[in-house]
Amino acid sequence: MESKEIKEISQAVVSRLPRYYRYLGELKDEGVERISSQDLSRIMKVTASQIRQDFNNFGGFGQQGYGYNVELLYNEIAKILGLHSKHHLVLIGAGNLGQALANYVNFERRGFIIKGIFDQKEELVGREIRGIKVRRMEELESFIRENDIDIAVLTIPKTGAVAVADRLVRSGINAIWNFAHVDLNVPEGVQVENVHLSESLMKLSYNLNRYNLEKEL
Amino acid sequence: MESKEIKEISQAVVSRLPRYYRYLGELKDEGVERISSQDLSRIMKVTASQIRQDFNNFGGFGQQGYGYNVELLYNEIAKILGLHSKHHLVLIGAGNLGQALANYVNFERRGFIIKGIFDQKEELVGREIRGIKVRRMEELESFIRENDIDIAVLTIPKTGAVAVADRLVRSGINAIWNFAHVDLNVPEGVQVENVHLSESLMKLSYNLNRYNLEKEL
DNA sequence: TAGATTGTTAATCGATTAACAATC
DNA sequence: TAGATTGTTAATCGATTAACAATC
Repeated sequence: MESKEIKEISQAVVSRLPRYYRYLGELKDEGVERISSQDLSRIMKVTASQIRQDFNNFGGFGQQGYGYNVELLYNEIAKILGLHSKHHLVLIGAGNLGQALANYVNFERRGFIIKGIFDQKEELVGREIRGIKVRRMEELESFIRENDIDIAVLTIPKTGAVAVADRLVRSGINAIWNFAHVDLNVPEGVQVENVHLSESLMKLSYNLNRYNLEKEL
Repeated sequence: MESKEIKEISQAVVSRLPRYYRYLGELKDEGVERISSQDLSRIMKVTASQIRQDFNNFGGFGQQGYGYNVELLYNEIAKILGLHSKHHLVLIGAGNLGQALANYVNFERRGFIIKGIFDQKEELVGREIRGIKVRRMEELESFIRENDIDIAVLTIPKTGAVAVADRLVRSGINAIWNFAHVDLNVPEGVQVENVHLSESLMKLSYNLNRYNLEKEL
C-alpha cells in the first residue's frame, strides 16, 4: 500500500507515535513477536480503533487474522519519526538545562548527535561538556553551515531567544527545539517544538487544585 | 457570575491557560490596562472566539464594550492555575536534570518551593543544591509526611520510576511531575503531568522529515 | 475452511469557529 | 445614545469510536 501522495497527518496522531514506539520497543525487548490492536490497546490504555486508525495513516502494517509484527512495526515507526537518519544538533545555552540535555546519552543512541555547544558567557567558553567544546556565540552561523546542522536546541533565557532564533533561521536551520519561555516567530517550513516547563508545571498545579476543589463538594 | 458547581474543563482549555497567563503578564509589565479578545487574538495568534470561550469557562471576566482588564484577568488566571497558594515540592533524582530544575529560580517565584531533594547515589547524599540538602531515599516517606509536601518531581531513570511513584502515592502525594520515560500507574485522583523529552524531540524530528519529504514533491 | 483481526467506512462525540443578541 | 465588545448559542469542523466487510 505505497502511495506517492503525502497525506496530511494531524499533530494529534504525530504526538502519539513516540508512545507507540516506546511500547513496541519494550515488547520487542521482551521478545514478543506479534500483537493485535486489541492487546496493544489494553497495555497502552487507548482504544484498538485508534491504534488501527493511527497506523493506517501511514499504510497497512498489519495483517488480517494475525495482527502486527512487533519488530516490523517498530522499525516502520522509527522510519516515520525520522530516527533512521542521523541528525546533527547544536545546543545553545550551556546552563544547567543545556548541560542536562547534553549529558543525556539516549538522544545520541537515537541518532541525535550534538555537534556543538554555544554560550554567551565568556567563562563557559572553552570548557568541555561530554567531550564537546563550548563555543562563542559569534561562531554560531559559520559552525552551522560547516557542520551540516539540522536541529538547534535553545536552552537560553527568553530575553535572547527570539534574536537567536532569527539568527538560526537565517543560517538555514529548519528545526528548533525550544526551551525558552517565548513563542518563536519563524517562517513557515521551520519546525518549532516547544518545551515550556513552567507551563507544564502550571497545568499540574491546575489539576491538583481542581481535584481538591471537587473533593470538597 | 459565581457558580457553586464545578464545570468540567477540558484539558485542551487547561493547556492554553498558562500561555494566556504568560501573555497577560507581559502586557501587564508593559503597562497595558485593558485588552479586547480581538487584540489579544492578534498577538497570540488564536481566534478571538476561542479566547472568549476559554475565559468564560471560568466566569465572565470581561465587560461588554470594554474588553478585559489585564491585571484582573492575569490575577484570575493565576488563581485558576493555583498559583496563589504555595506548593511544597520534593525532587527525586539529583542528576543533571534534577539539578537544572532545582536551580530554576522562576518556579520558586511562582510559589513552587523545593523542600527536599532525594537521590539513591550515596555520593550525592549530603551535598547541597541551591541550599537544599540531598537526602537518602529511605527518608522519603517520613519527609513527605512531615513537610506537608504537595508535589513530587520525578527525575530518575525509568527503571526505578514506577516503584518510586508507588511509594509517593502511598505517602499521600497527589501530584507527580514525571520526567521518567514511563507511564506511571496511579490511582484516580493522583495527578500526573508527563514531560517526555525524547518524545518531544521525536515529534520535532517527524515534522522536520515530513516537511522535507513534501518539499521533494 | 473457520476464526481472528485488520483496514476502512460510518456514526458519534467534542472542540473550534462564527454569529449575534445582550449590555457596558 | 451610539459604538464596541462581551457572553453565549448555533454551525462547522475535526478527531475519536464503533461497526463490519475484506482477507489472512
